[in-house]
Amino acid sequence: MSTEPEQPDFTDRQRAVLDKALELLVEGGEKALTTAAIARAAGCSKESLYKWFGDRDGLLAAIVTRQASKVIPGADPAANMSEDGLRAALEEFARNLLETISGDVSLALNRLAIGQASKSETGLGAILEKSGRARIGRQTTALLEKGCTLGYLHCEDPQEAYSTLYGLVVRDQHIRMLLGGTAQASAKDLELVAQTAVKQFIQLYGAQN
Amino acid sequence: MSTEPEQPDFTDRQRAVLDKALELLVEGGEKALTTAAIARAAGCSKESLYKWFGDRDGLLAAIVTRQASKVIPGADPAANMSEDGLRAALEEFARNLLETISGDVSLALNRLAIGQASKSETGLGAILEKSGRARIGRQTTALLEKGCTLGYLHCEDPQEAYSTLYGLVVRDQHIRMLLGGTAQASAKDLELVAQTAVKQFIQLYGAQN
DNA sequence: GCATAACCGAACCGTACCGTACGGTACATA
DNA sequence: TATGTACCGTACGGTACGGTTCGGTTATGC
Repeated sequence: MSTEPEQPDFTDRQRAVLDKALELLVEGGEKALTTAAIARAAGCSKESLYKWFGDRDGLLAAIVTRQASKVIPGADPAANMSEDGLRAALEEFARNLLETISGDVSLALNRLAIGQASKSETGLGAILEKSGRARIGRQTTALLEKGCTLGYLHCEDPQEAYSTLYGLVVRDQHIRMLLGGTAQASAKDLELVAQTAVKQFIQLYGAQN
Repeated sequence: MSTEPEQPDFTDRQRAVLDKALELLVEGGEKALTTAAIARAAGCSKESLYKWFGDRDGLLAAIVTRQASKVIPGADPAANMSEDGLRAALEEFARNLLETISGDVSLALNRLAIGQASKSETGLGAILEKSGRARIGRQTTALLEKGCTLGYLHCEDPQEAYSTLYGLVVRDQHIRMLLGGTAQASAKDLELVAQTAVKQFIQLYGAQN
């Protein structure tokens, strides 16, 4: 990715159309995402859809890409940070992660990508995963690395540590929500889950070990 | 569900058809699972399909249910078991879990259920989750409880502990495979991942804490 | 031998959807 | 005013699929 080769760089109108399409997807699933329905909901013609996005698959990819482009960089970890600061940052990561994956938009996009993933069309899945990692993975990995150099954490492979943290936070909630099961309990529970996960993570990777 | 109301209890012929349909699903995704294709592949008529399963949705449900009925109870945890025996049992659980969720059949069924989960049609997802829990969850939870009473583990809520163990084992591998990403590395890595996860789990819930 | 049932193969119907084409409109530019 | 551009709304072709119907075939039981 020398120069981020193609920033699709849609027009305002096109972005509005994509947002409307995403709305349809969230509330009705992929089955509701027909070109006619999008055109009707967005107040544009099917001809324009095909001119802009080429194809239905191109349209789906554009929806996912657009959402992926909405990730906010977030603040860098403070250069000097206390041990409690690290814990707080990790807990915030956990809360963000849980909120994100349990959101309607995330669930709808993941379902869409998973549905398309059958026949080696890795396209959507790759975009989603890349953006997901970009949003949370890379930054949190950097945070963990920082924690290591500051002596608060003890881990040889930050990637590995991040992966463990992810597992402690998410457990089997994601797949259960994707399958349509329980809709992730209240915000209070979310806070509790985040705290527990971080406590366990520190127990595993804390410096006192 | 007072008396497990309806054991669909298919005929041999019907089971063979369902297996053939599952084969189609695994290799082509839901899109390839048309009634005509199933009839052709299984050497039966569409009329019979509709007579037996009523509906395409009924057919899908039958496929999932049939697979769910294949779960093997597995052995109960030994009444008296050493600490190393517990560790070995947990590692076997971890290996089984990783093998299962990374299998073609599991991935195809999960993709199917997730694709149908958009519009509150929890049907398939519920069946899958129930069978999944039946296969591994309940039994392993019992194992953890046993570990507690024997004094090897220290946990107040076995469900919670099981959930943690699941997270440590699976991490983000499941969602990544569902999205079509990397195909879970070699069996050697699998073994290593299982061992690491169990080591971490014991570190969290071991009796010495 | 004959009736009944189960099933196969194929044709068929209605519908939904993708992709395209066409007429009409608003607007900008020469 | 004429011309080009971008767009909307609608309608159409082609296709694929779910579900039904029907004739023909095997097999079982009386």
